[in-house]
Amino acid sequence: MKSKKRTTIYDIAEKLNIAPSSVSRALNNSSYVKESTKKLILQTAEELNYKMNSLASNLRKGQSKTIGVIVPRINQNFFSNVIAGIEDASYKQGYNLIICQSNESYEKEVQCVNTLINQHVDCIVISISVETINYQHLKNILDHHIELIQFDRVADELETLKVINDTLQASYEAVNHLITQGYKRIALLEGPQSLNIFRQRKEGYLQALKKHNMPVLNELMLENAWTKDLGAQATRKLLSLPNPPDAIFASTSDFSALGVLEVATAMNIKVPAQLGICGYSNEDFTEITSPSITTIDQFSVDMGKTIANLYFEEMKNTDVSATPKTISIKPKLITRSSTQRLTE
Amino acid sequence: MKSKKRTTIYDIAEKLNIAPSSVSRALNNSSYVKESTKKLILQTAEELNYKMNSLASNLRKGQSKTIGVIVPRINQNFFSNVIAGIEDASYKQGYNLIICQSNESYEKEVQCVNTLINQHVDCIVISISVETINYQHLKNILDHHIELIQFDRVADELETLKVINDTLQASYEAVNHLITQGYKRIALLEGPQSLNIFRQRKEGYLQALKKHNMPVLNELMLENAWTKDLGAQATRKLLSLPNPPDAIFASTSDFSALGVLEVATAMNIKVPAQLGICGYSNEDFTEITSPSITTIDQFSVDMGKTIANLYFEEMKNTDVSATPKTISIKPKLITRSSTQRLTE
DNA sequence: TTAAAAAATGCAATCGATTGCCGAAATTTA
DNA sequence: TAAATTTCGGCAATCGATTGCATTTTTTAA
Repeated sequence: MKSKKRTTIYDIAEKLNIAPSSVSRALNNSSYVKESTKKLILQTAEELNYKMNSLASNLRKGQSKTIGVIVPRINQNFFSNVIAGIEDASYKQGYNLIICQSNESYEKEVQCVNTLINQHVDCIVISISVETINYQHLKNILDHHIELIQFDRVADELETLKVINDTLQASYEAVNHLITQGYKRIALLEGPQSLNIFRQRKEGYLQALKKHNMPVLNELMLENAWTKDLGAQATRKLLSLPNPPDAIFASTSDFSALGVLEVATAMNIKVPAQLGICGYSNEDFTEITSPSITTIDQFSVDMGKTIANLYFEEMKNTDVSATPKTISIKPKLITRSSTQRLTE
Repeated sequence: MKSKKRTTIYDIAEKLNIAPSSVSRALNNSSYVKESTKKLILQTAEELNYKMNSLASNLRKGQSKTIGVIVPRINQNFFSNVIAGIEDASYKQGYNLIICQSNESYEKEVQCVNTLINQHVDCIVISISVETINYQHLKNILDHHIELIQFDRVADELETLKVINDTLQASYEAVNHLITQGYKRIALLEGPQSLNIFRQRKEGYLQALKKHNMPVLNELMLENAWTKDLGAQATRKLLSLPNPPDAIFASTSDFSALGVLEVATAMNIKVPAQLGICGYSNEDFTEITSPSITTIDQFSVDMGKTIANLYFEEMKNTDVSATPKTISIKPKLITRSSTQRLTE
C-alpha cells in the first residue's frame, strides 16, 4: 500500500478485467454474481486491502447509516451513559454515531443541528439545552426528512418521537417518601423552569404535598440550584430561615444534594435526623457519601438503548400517518441513609 | 419544504438561471463571483432552506473534516472527559466527531477501525483496549493515509503521534509521598500488564521503593484489581497476611481504591492512621469519601484538547519526514486525608 | 438441435458538490 | 475607438459506489 490513492472497485475491476458493477454487487453479496467470480473478487479486494468509501456509497444511496447525537455535555454522567447505550445498540445495526455537545448554548445547538443535517445523518437524537426555547431548528430537522428523537429534556409541544423518564411520578414518590419518613417542612431546589423536566419535578413535589394536605411554602422553593455550589448556597439560605426546613429535595441533581450535605455537615446538622436529603440521578458518589444519599435512578444506559431501538423500529414502520410514539421509562427511587429516619 | 427531495445547488442555479458552479463558488465565498450575484445566491439558498450535502462535498474533496475516536468505554469518566475536550477543540475548527467504543474487545476495536476507514475520517484517535496486543489494524490506518493519534493507553512500539500522561513519574511521586508519610509496607494493586500504562505505574512504584532502599515484596503486589470489587477482594487478601501492608497504592483506578477503603472501614482499620490509601484518576467521588482519597489527576479534558490541537498542528506541517511527536502531560498528585498521617 | 427461460455481466446514468479550463463580459489602457 | 487586461461565469469532468436496463452467456425445456 505505498500508492498515494486508496483502492477502489475500479482497481479491482481492472485487475480482474470485469465491470465495476459486478465488483459492487459481489461486495454487497447481492444477487446475480456467480459464486466463482464472487470469491475471486472478495479475494482480490482482500489482497489490495480494499476499504469501501462510505461517502460515495452513502451519497448514491441517499442515506448515511449514521445517527447524530446532541447533548448539553458529553462528560456528564447521565449523558455519557445514554450515549454509551445508543452506541451499543446502533453498532449492532451497523450504524455510526456523530456526537456533538451544545454546552447548554442555544446558538451552538442550532449549529450542531445544521452540521448534522449537512452530514445527512438518518436520525438526530437530542436533549435540548437549557437555553433552548425556540424550536425552529428542530422543525427544520423534520423538514429535511430526518427522523428526530428527543430524550429526557424534550420540547413537549413538538410532535416527535420521545424517550423520557416519568419524572413527575419519580419526583412524587421521592417527596412522598420524605413525608412518610415524618419530614414536615420539605424544601425544593428547582432547576430552570424553561426545561420541562424541571417543571415536572416541581409538579411532582407539589402533588405530593397536596396529597398529604401539606402547605406549599414559597420560601421553601428555590430556583436555579443545580450545581454543587448553588445547592450549598441555597442550603445556607434555607437553614438560616426563622423556620427552616427539615428536609431538602434537590430535584436538580445529586451534585446539588451533595452541596446540601456538605453545608449541613459543616453546620453540624445531623442527617437524616435533623435534615433529610434527596437528590436526583443516582450518580456514583451518592452511594458512598456519609450518610449515603437517597436519589432517583434513571436507567441511563437502558435509555440509550431504547432510543436507538426506537429508531430502528420506526424505520421498519412505513406507516407515515402514525402518531409519534413516546416511550416513558419509569425511574426508580433509591432510598438510602440520608432520608432513613424511621427504622421500620 | 414539502417536497420529497432536499434543495441542491442545481435547484438554486435553475431558479436564478445561472450555472451550478457559480452557486458553489458563491456558497464557498470563493473567488470570482460578483458581489451582487453572490448576495442573490446566498439569499436564494436561505429562502429554499438549502443545506449542503457534506457527503458529496467530502467525496469530491477527498477529505471529510471528521475525526474518529475509539475508546474502551464512552461512559467512563476519564474517557468521556477526553472526548468532551476533543469535541470542544474540533468543533472550533469545523470538524465532527465519530465515536466508537471497543468495550475492551480487540475484535470490536478492529471493526471500529475498519468502519472509520470506510467513513474516510481524516484522523483516528484511539486508546487501545486491554485485549489489544496486535497492531495490524493500527498500521492499516496509516496505510490508508489517515492520521493516527494514540492517547493514554498507547502501543509504544508503533511510531505514531501520541498524547500521554507521564504515568511513571506520577506513580513514583505517589509512592514517594506514601513513604514520606512514614508508610513502611506499601502494597500495589496492579492493572493488566499488557497495557503500558499499568506497566509504567508499576515501574514508578518499583523505582520509588528502590530509591528509598525499601524491599520489593512479591506478596504485596497483586495483579488485576481494577474494579471496586476486585480492589476489595485484593484488600481482604492483603490484610489477612501474617504481615499485612500499612498502605495500598491502587494504581489501577479510584474505584479500586474505593474498594480498599470500604474493606478497611468494614474491618475497622483506621485510614490513614493504620492504612494509607492512594488511588488513580481523581474521580469526583474521591473528594467526598471519608476520609477523602489521595489520587492523581490526569487533566483529562485538557488532554482531549491537546489531542485535537496536535492534529490541527500536524495538518499544517507538510514535512512528512518529521518524527511523530509525543506529547506528555504531567499529571498531578492530589494529596488528601487518606494518606495524611503527618501533620506537617 | 433449437427455442425459451434464467442467470450473469456490462453499460451508462446517477447521487451533489467541486474545480480546471475556456470563453464572455466588463473594465482599463493606449 | 481598438486592444489588452481583468473579472465573471459556464462547461464538463471528477470523486467512488450503486442500479435500472440491456446484453451476453448459460441452462433448461421442448
